[in-house]
Amino acid sequence: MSNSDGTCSSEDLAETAGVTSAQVRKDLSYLEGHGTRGVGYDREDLKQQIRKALGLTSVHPVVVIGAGNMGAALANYKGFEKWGFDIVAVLDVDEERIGTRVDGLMVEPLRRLEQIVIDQGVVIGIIATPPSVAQSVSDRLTSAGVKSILNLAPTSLKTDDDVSVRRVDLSTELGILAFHLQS
Amino acid sequence: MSNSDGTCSSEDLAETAGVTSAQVRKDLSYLEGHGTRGVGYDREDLKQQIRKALGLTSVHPVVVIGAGNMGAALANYKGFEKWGFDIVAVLDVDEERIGTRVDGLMVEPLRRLEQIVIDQGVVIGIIATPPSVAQSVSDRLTSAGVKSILNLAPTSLKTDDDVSVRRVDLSTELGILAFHLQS
DNA sequence: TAGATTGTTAATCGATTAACAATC
DNA sequence: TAGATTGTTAATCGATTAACAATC
Repeated sequence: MSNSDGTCSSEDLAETAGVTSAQVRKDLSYLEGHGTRGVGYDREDLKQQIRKALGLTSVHPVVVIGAGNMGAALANYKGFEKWGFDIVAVLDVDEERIGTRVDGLMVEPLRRLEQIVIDQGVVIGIIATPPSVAQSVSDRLTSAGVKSILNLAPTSLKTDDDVSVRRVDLSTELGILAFHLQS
Repeated sequence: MSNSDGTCSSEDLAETAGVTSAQVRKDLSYLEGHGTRGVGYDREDLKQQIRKALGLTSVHPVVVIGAGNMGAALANYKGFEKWGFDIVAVLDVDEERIGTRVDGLMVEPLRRLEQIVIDQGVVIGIIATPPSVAQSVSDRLTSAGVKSILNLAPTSLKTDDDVSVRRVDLSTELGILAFHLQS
């Protein structure tokens, strides 16, 4: 998997990621730092280079809209911090949920969205609401200046061209698996 | 979006999905049924054709491993049924969770995995566990005959070549958004 | 018929891979 | 030096798009 001297080869990395070594070398060649021919890549150095290339050297405040199971799963997920994403608020419209805590954060009313985005300098919004309100939440996020949205609601969003939207649709993923089942 | 006579054009569909109309026509040309030149696609017919092509005309039993927030979010998600996925069981190792209910399903002990897969004819497994146990769960699923896995744990799985794995990694999604933030 | 829209081709574009000179 | 492994090229592969004849 990797050598005891803290280096690893493109072949090691390829094995771990399940891609080809040529792919790994090509991708890593875009980084500023480089590997060493005959030796490989220094793991710590590589980690830093990748962070830098992805813009993960500073902390990005994130807001989660929707405090249902999915919103709670997100708030509880520890993997984000490691990459410099800081969930600063979880919002919901449901009076039952407002005021409860998810992972130490108090659920706040959706009406505070704009204020929180501005006050906390939020740059990424995660939509974990029912599909019916996803578009309006998206509109409010972008109006408040958020330019990156992760959409977990099973609906496609209309946004300005300068807004980046990533959609994760679990039904689609299952659909693809179902397709594979046949062949 | 669509015409009152129940038809819609590739242009309509492209608009909704956020892709080009050429793409839509190309993709739909693989279906058995066809659109009608000068008219468009019959929406109901199209729906059926797509279901058929994806193998969604029968019900696929699905098992969810992990009854944390993510597992609960999945079990509660109503979007699956519509596409013919039936979550038949939610499994966990945590004694605290076993016996509790998520969306009407009793959480069962992980040790029953193989039995449930066989008894219920499970064809898809969804892994919503901590990453540390994802590989072992994957191994047990495949040993029991499951050939399709949706992996929500932030780790990459090693499986035989005849197993289809889809991975959904929210950290990666955020990473991509962070990259867009820079440019 | 005239207008609309498909199905499909050929061209384009981009991503992946194999291969190997460079070099540690 | 000999062996290992990168960085990069050129070839390959596949996916997307523009364009238009077919045809409703």
